[in-house]
Amino acid sequence: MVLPRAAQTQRRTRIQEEKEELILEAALDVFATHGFRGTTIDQIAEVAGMSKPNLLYYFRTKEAMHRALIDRVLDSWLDPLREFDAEGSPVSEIRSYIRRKLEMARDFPRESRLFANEILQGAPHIEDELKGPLKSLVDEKAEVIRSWAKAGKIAKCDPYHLIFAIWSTTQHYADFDVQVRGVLGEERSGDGRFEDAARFLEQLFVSGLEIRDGGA
Amino acid sequence: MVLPRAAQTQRRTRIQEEKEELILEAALDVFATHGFRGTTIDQIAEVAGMSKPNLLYYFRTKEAMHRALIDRVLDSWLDPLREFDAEGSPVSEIRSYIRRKLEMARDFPRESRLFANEILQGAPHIEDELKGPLKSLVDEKAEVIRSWAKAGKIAKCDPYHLIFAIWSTTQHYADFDVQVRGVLGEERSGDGRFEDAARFLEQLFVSGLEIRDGGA
DNA sequence: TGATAATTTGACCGGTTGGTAAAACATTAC
DNA sequence: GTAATGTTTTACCAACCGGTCAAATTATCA
Repeated sequence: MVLPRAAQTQRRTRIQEEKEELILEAALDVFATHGFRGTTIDQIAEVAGMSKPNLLYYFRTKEAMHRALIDRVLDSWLDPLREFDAEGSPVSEIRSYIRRKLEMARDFPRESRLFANEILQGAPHIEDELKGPLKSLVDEKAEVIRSWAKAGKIAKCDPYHLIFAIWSTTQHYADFDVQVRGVLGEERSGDGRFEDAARFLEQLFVSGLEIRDGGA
Repeated sequence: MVLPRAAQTQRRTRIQEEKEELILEAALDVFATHGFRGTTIDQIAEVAGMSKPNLLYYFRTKEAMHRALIDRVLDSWLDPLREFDAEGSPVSEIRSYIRRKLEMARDFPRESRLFANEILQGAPHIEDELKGPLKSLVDEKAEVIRSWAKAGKIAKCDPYHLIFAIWSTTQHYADFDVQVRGVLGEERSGDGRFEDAARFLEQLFVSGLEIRDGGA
């Protein structure tokens, strides 16, 4: 892994800090909507308002930009799941997990789409992360959910598929935004749709996991 | 819109039928995993086992192949929703809708990913379809769901977000397949995961929509 | 201020891309 | 069989792609 020239300077400068930030911001824009292969360096350069060789002075390759983004985003993307607390009450934990994930879909849709693109295209750059850190975290939280079910606090259910369901329903509002807005129509496409979604999903998951008489 | 040379022949031949099918099959493969811009004609040609100019004899441009695929798939993709029957019992209608959507995710994952890619990238080729036919169909079915709620057959809920939830949870198993398998691990990544998902989702939606005493 | 280090640019390169033209080849109808 | 029709290939093109290089420019600091 050869370093870009900017990283070979004697000290890290203010300009490096700023430009790298600027580039990653632009790259996020483009990668999120076109995927890795559909993105060109020229496009990123244009969005960032700088020339291509200048961009390559800070990141040696397109891969390097993509990796920097993935690394930065992957971590923060899993934060809501990490906060999932075994000691809390199941209903409020699940409720606030949904809420946090929905907030991320609303506030960081590009980050969500960056991942969605990557996964859709077979996760060629993050397979290890999926099978390593991500799997471990999910395994851990699945165990928490299972213990809740065993203790009779929520209905018995497959904890993995519960997590998948929360992921997919919430991220849907970032990844499939165009479709959601198209179907809801102009009038209902304001920010209110996130409130409506939150209300619906909380109802669905909370009462969907409640224990009932005939409950299997 | 200029026609490809194959369409300019006097009659439609057997070879045309076969080759166009072959090409669309290959194109589905590639578009589904790389998106429109990430796909090259050469790639499609290689998968189809024919030369690029030969391919362009049947479809004049990359756009033409993509559009042919979208048109073909969009229709069949909405079939499960069309079958949604106002006269049926809500629980069994929702249950079988989930089941059908999951079967499609299992049996036609490429078709699902083709759409996912398209939507993710801003639906540049199907915006009209989203706001037209798709919206109309959803509006119609949302009205059905609303009437069920009004009649006290299911809990009150936002019918649009209910439909989004069913879409996202089921399509997740096609679109995010790599992630699902990564998280579940080798052992649990057999076809059984679709059975598990079906069981979980039916439980979630059915009891999530049941009317209860404290019901909202 | 001037020297040094850091940044930016323009010109360029080999490979790939979407697509074309025309000739060679295969199939079909008579 | 042969002529017309339909199909495939070879050779090609201009634009674009990821990336390099060296020179020009700008910022930093003694």
